[in-house]
Amino acid sequence: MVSNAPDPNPIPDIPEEIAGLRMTRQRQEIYRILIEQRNHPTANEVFMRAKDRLPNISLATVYNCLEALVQHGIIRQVNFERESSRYCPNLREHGHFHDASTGVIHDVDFKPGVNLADVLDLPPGAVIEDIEITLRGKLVAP
Amino acid sequence: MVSNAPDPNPIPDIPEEIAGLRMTRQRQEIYRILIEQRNHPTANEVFMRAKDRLPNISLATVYNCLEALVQHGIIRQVNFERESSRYCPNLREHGHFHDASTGVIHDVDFKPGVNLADVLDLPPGAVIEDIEITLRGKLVAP
DNA sequence: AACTGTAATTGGAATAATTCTTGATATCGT
DNA sequence: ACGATATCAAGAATTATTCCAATTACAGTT
Ligand SMILES: [Mn+2]
Ligand SMILES: [Mn+2]
Ligand SMILES: [Zn+2]
Ligand SMILES: [Zn+2]
Repeated sequence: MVSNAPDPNPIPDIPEEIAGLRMTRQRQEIYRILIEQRNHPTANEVFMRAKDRLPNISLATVYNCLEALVQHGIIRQVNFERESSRYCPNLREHGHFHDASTGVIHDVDFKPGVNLADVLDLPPGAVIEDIEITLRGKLVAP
Repeated sequence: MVSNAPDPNPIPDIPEEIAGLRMTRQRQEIYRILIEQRNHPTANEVFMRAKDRLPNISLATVYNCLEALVQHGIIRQVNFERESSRYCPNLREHGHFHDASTGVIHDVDFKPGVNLADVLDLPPGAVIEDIEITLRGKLVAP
């Protein structure tokens, strides 16, 4: 039986071009993988999934495409410690909570109206261009 | 002429043992380098400075010592994007502001009384064990 | 002080993620 | 269709870090 409830997280059509970047078959496929399964995969995980539809794609191309998408602000690159980079299509300003017991990575939004400068003792004259907030811990029964 | 003002950032004597870790000559020297020049050096930068006093030290030993110090909570390891790890003797809970024009890394304290859960929309039941806050930007004339 | 078991250090090899290089393909504008 | 340009693929190169095996240092103990 197939649910007929509206998809709460619909996948948008992928246009020919995003933010001035030509959306080739490979870039489309990689972007689609990221928005279909938002679990912050590594380049190698994306590579394995991409081969289902593009059997000849190379890992170098996956890296090239991910980098192009990151450079054009279409996806974000996320780093945890020294592990492989992971990739995230959520363009809202957000951080990440890494559940150490399950390995699952959760997106963490800022509460509305918070300003980092209210919370952090920034050096005078600091103009922030990029924020990276990473939390590690576990989820306990609520 | 030598100032006789009290050193605002005195270097403590390094004991034989810290937090259960035997402080060997190499570990002492590496720890001393970190507290003497708090500019978040990489392992290789620590290596180069350590050779002044320990000409036979190896890079593997620098990595070993840094890891031992990190594991025992004596220093912290700091990562920026995919760059080499850097090391920090500041044990206060703090983040980092990376000035992209100069490359200088500034420690950033939390303002007093701030609770991350007030600012972030954490998943229910999240217990935070570690926080990493990294900001990139530039310093403008104030 | 010599002895012994354990931990630490060293130098070099190995690893792994990522980047680079180069030649083949695909796409775009004319 | 043609030439210019962008992208892709395969494999080599790079680089930070870790691993390994052999030596050395250390902390007790005799
Ligand atoms: Mn994954
Ligand atoms: Mn430095
Ligand atoms: Zn995310
Ligand atoms: Zn620091």
